[in-house]
Amino acid sequence: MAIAKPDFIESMAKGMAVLESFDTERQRLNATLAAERAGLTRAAARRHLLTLSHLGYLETDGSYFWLSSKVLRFSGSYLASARLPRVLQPTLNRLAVQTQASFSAVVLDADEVVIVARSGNDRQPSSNDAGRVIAYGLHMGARLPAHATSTGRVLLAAQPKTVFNAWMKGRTLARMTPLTVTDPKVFRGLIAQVRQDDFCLSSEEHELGVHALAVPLRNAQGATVAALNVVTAPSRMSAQAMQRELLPYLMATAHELRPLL
Amino acid sequence: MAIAKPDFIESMAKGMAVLESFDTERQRLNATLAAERAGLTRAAARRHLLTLSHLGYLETDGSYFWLSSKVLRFSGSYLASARLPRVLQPTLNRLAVQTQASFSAVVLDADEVVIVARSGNDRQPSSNDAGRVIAYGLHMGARLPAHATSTGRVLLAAQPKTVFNAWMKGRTLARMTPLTVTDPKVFRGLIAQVRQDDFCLSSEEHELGVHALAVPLRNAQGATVAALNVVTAPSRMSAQAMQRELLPYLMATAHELRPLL
DNA sequence: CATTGTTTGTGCGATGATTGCACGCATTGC
DNA sequence: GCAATGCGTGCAATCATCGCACAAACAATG
Repeated sequence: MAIAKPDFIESMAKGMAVLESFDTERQRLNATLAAERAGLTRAAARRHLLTLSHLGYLETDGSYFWLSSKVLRFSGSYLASARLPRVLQPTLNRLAVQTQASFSAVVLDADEVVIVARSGNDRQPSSNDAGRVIAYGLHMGARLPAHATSTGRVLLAAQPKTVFNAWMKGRTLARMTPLTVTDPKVFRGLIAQVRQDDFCLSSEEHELGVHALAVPLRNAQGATVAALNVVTAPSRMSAQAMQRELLPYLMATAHELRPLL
Repeated sequence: MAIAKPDFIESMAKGMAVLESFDTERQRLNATLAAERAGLTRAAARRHLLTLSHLGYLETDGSYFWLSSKVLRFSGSYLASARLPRVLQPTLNRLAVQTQASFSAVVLDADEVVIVARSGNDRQPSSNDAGRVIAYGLHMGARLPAHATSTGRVLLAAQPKTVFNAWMKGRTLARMTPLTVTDPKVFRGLIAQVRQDDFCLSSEEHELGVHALAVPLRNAQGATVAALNVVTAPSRMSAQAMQRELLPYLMATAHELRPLL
C-alpha cells in the first residue's frame, strides 16, 4: 500500500458516501442497503448513519434512515455564496413571468448537469386537464445526465475538444427514452452541430413529453460558465415553434447576462 | 470520560462542522478560519477541508476554500424525496402567478426556520426604479431566526406550551431591525395572539422593507407540519391591505393542502 | 409449536488512521 | 534587515475506528 496520507480523512469520505447513497431513487435506507450502496461494511455504514442522524442530517425510525431538512443548510449557504445562482435567479424569474415557461440554469459536474437556478410554471396552464405537471424532478440541485439534456450538450460542446474526447472515451450513453441518441458517432455529430449553431434543441431524449432548448452562458472573457434552457410540452408547442419563439429570449438573456458572469 | 462510543464517528462530525462553517456570512475560509469556526485545531480543519475538496464538495485556490455546486446534490435528493416540498412547490408556483407576490413554505429546525419550498417574483414590478429586489436571501434552504419571522412565530405557537416554554427558557431574542420584538414578555403575548388568530403578521421585524404574513399548514390529523407565508414591500401594500387581500389566499391554500399533508 | 434459516444489533481486541505538537519556511511590517 | 506573524506539514503516540463474530430477533417452514 502507498504511504500514509494524513491529508485525507477516510471516515469523512465514508460518511459522505453514506449521505450520497440517498438519492432520488432510493430515499429510505437501512444499514444493509446503505452499506452496499456506499461500498462499506454493514457495521461501518450503520455507525456513519447513526452519527449523521445524531448530527441531524438524517432522520430515523430505528432501522430506516432518510434525509432531513437540515441538509438544505448546505444548499442554502451555496446559493447565498455562489455568484452564479445569485445573479441568475432574478433573471430566470422574470423569464418565467414573461413567457409562461420553465427555465433552468445548470453547470456541468462530471457526467451530469446540476440545476443551480430555476424558475417555472411547473404546471402547464391547460384547458382540458387540471394542469399537467411537466418535467418531473427539475428542482434546484437536481442532477440529470449530460448526454441526454440540451444543457448538457451545450456544456459538452463548450469543452476543449481534447477534454470532450476524453469524456467520450469508452463511455456508453444511457438510453433514457426511446428517442435518446445513444450511438457515439451520432452523438459526436450532434455536439459538432451545437458548436456550429451555438444552441441545442433536444426533443424528448431525456423525458417523454418534454422539449428542451438550451444556449450557453458566457462571461465577458468568452468562457462558458453555465447553460440556460427552457422546457415545454410538445402538445403545447412544436420543437420548431419553440425554437422560433423562445430561442430569441434565451439568446437575448445570455447576451444581457454576459457582463455579469 | 464516558465509555467509548463506537456508534459516533468523531471525524465525521468534525467534517460536517467544517462544512457548516461555510454560511451566508462567511463564504470563503482558510484552514485557520475554519478551525476557529468549527472548534478544531488548525491541522484537523485543514485535513478535513482538503478531504472535502478532494471529494468535490469544496473548491479551493490552495489556501482558501468555498462550497462547490456539488453540495446541491443533497438538497436535490431531499427535495425529491421529501413529501413536503414535492407537494407544496406547485401550489406555491400557482400562488405566485395569481398574486404577483413571493411565497415560502418553511419548517422549524431548532431556533431557525428552513425554507423548503419557494416561489416568487423577487423583484417588485415598480414604476420608478428598475424593479427593486425585496427580501434578500430568501432562497431554498435559507435559514432565518424563528423569533423574528412570521412563519417562525406560527410554528412556535403550534408547539405544545411546555415545549414552547422550554424553547423560551433563557433565550435572548436577537434584534434584527429596530422593529424586532426582543422583550420576552411582549413576545409571549404575540405568540398567544397567534394561537388565537391562527395567523401571524410581522412587519419589518426581520428585514426592513419587508412585511410578512404567515399561516400554519396542518395535515388531516390537525398537526402543524409547516408554515406558509407571503412577503411584500410596505411601499406596495400596507400591512392591513396585505391581511385583507392576501390572507384569504393563504387560508384557502392551507385548507386545500390539508388532505395532502 | 418446534426448528431452521435469515437478518440485524453490537461487544471486543487489533490496527492503523488521526491527532496536535513543533519545526521550518514564507510573508509582512517596522 | 530583523522581528513577528501566519502557514504547511513530518512525525510518533494514541485512541478512535474497523470488521469479525456472536447473540438476539424475526421469519419461514415442517
